[in-house]
Amino acid sequence: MAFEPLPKTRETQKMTQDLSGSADLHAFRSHTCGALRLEDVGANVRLSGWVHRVRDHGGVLFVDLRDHYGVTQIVCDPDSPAFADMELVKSEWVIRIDGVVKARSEDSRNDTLPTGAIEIFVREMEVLGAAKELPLPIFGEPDYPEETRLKYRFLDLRRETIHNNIMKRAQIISSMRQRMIDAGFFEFQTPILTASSPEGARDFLVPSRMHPGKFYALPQAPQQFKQLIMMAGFDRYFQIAPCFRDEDARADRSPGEFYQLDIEMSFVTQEDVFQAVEPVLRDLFVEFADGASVTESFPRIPYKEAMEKYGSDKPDLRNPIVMENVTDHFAGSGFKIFAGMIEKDPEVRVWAIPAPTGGSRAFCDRMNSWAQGEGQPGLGYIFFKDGAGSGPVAKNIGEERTKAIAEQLGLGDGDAVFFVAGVPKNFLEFAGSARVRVGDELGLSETDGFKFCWIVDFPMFEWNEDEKRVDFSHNPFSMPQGGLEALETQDPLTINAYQYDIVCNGVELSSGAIRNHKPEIMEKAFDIAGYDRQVLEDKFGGMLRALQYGAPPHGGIAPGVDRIVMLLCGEPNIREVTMFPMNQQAEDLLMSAPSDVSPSQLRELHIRLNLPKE
RNA sequence: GGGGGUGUAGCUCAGUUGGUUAGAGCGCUGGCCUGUCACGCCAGAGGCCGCGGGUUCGAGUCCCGUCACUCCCGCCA
Repeated sequence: MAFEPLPKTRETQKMTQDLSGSADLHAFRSHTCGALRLEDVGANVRLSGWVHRVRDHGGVLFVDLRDHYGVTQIVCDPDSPAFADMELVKSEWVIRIDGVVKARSEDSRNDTLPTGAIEIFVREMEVLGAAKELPLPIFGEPDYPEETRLKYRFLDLRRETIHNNIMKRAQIISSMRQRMIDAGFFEFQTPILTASSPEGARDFLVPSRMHPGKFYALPQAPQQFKQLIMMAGFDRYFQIAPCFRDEDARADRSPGEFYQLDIEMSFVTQEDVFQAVEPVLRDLFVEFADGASVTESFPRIPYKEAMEKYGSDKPDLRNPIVMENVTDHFAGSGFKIFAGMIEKDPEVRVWAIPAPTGGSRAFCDRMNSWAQGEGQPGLGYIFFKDGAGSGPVAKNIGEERTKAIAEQLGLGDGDAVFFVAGVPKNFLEFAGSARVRVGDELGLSETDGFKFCWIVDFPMFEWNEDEKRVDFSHNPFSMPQGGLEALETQDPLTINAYQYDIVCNGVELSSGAIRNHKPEIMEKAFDIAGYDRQVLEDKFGGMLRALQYGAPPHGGIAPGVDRIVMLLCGEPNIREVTMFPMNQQAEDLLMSAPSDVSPSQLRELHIRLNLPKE
């Protein structure tokens, strides 16, 4: 096994000194299990580690000894005083061995191991920690049920892939931190016990002993604190910040907690934030992408354009398909379904999803039945062969319009195009998934590399259909474009915010904004979203007060650390890059959290349980 | 809260149209083996077929319910 080699620390260097004569040897090891090479032949060494694998040939016995740094073969035969003891060791026992480094014969070298040119002939062995029969094997790391892996996480973490993932995570975080420091940012801690906030996700609550009936909340993000840090004049803040949200899990979302590279800067425009953050992320990805391509300069795509071209505010740009408006080609055409819709409602649009190389009836039919499976009436299409368009749509709109569509989209023989029609906000999501589907089915997407973009100009407000009112669509502390004047004169639903996301390969990596640092604009914004002054005072009093005593213009962003590590490790599941994750039911199977607490603990907190009936 | 998938040995999985004693590989235990590195060979132990109910002469297999895990929707400013 070869865990990613680490730069030698002072400690490991000391350990790799050749210490001849066992009287001088360190109690546990003179070298790590990844250290010894051909030039060490003849040295008396002491190694400690886990028994990775035993190969017992009766007369000769091999043990692969493993630690964090690597694997070294230990060999033993009846000439060794340790032979009887060595015959008893089992997988995952922790042992210490003393012995001499020997060169392996030419034909018995193992080139797959860095230590493969040598082996240790063991003279003495001590069992430091025996192991019971294993609930999951380390060697070979076969697939195991997640429940078992989480319950025995300490064993699971010995396995090569996840061990390397966790090491990569540590290196990524270290690099991130250094890059931020080098860019002139300062790392500050913010409270873990804070106040519940009415906006956003469900809070984790912590009862207060000293204030019966009152609760702290764990921060969903240090949002208000980082703004207060700016108001306190510290200018440039960052933190690898733990964030807590009591929401249900997904494959890419831990239940409960996750980390953000939280960033905030004073006296900045949106452009300044981009200039500060883009190089950090880009260079971080270049450093850890193992040679895969990384977007050099992140394109900026307005929210509205992203929705129109990709049907998503987190487009995967590895997929080259760009949707286009083809309404004019259908207005008044012979394809009565679409033509009729367009005539009835001026908001109706027809969008084309080009499908280069998809020009066969079989493929188009397959897409059509997929669409029906998604609850759609179907998916209109044209496919092109022999210099003309085929299929029912082409027949109905006629040769001229078919040709115009092909020209607009740059399609020719062997290609196809699909159509969705209706009021865009109703079909956007479906159109976006059809775009992804076409790209996947036709293998059009690049498979490696990291394609970044900024999504900018998010709307400040959105219509809450359930409650029939205007709501914040994103962060309520964002600065509306146009400032107070826009809030006072424009339809709220047309106002954009200085609000932006970074998207990579279809994953929303971070979200940020230029903040609203003017109390009167903030009051107006909350007023539009239906929060009166009193709510603002009650819930954001500290913040509001701070804004009234000289607040600098400021803004920031918060890239998600776990998702960055997932992308760089190529893992589809966040639990593969988290040391001690909870399961989907938000339980920690190793520590047994959440757990019951004693009646006296509850009494102290003035809490009486009122449990749901079975 | 809702939908999909899965559930057979410690693990990965096979198990025909409902039919005798539920199999394989890995792991484990014992034995043999002096150059392996996925060592090899021989033998053995190990099963409430997730759980409960039903249909049937007969259920791992069909039906209903339920539980667990997982993926998705809701949720995630």
